[in-house]
Amino acid sequence: MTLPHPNTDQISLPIVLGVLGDPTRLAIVRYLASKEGVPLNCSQFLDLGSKTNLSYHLAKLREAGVTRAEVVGTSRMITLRRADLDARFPGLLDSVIAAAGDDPALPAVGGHDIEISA
Amino acid sequence: MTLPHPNTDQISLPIVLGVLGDPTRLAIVRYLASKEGVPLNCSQFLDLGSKTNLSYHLAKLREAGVTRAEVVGTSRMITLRRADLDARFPGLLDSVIAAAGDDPALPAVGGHDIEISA
DNA sequence: TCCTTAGTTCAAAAGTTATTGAACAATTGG
DNA sequence: CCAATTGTTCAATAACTTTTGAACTAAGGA
Repeated sequence: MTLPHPNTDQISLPIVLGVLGDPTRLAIVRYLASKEGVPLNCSQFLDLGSKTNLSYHLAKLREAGVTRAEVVGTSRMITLRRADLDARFPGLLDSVIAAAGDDPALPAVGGHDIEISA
Repeated sequence: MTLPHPNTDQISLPIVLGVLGDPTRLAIVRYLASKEGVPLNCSQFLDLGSKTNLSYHLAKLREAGVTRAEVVGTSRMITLRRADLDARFPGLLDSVIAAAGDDPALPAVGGHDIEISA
């Protein structure tokens, strides 16, 4: 089962901006950017809200084309659609992430580093 | 009489993104950017909505710190706060304007060039 | 002074978005 | 199979945003 995502050319500027204009979602994007390459599932973000509420915000990000969610077993692996966003809106994601990077007003995702037992 | 504007350091990233996540306001910003240096009053934007509705959207842009409105007689001269936005969120405004620049889905401000009678 | 122009304010209505809990589905491990 | 884990969906509610028209203010010109 795969989840619906817009194609790159269907990504809309006002929708992306609107979706990013929410502190919870901006915090999610900032955290995803800080962990690029690392596969993250939804429960990494539970600091930011309830399970139900995160499902809602993550769906918004996915439907806007900001993130991609891959179903892996019972988890969804979430990644930033950096290449697609860079292609569609050059420089936008970088400037948003840079601006969000040092914003103390945004909620933070606490360190939920998974211990890989040796 | 002067209208309230946030200081540069009071401009908030999520608020700016949220405010720009509206097609009417994005169209206003795009038009302001295309006419930088030219003083524009509210009635330049009447293509985008009613007088009352524009008053609302322009107030949102001003309160977010995206635009500046100067009272000149019975008009308000509206400008983009480009330097302030660039200082606070480097590259953000440029990438938004570039992305909006060729977006046919955004409403357009028709040519309301004022005839300067000779 | 009176009229016009430019824009704001207010209150109501309509629409949208965010948040919640309970119930549900799908996968995995015992 | 049973239970736990992961996340979704649904319906309700709360909270906010957008849009509208009518009434208003303030400045400028005749």
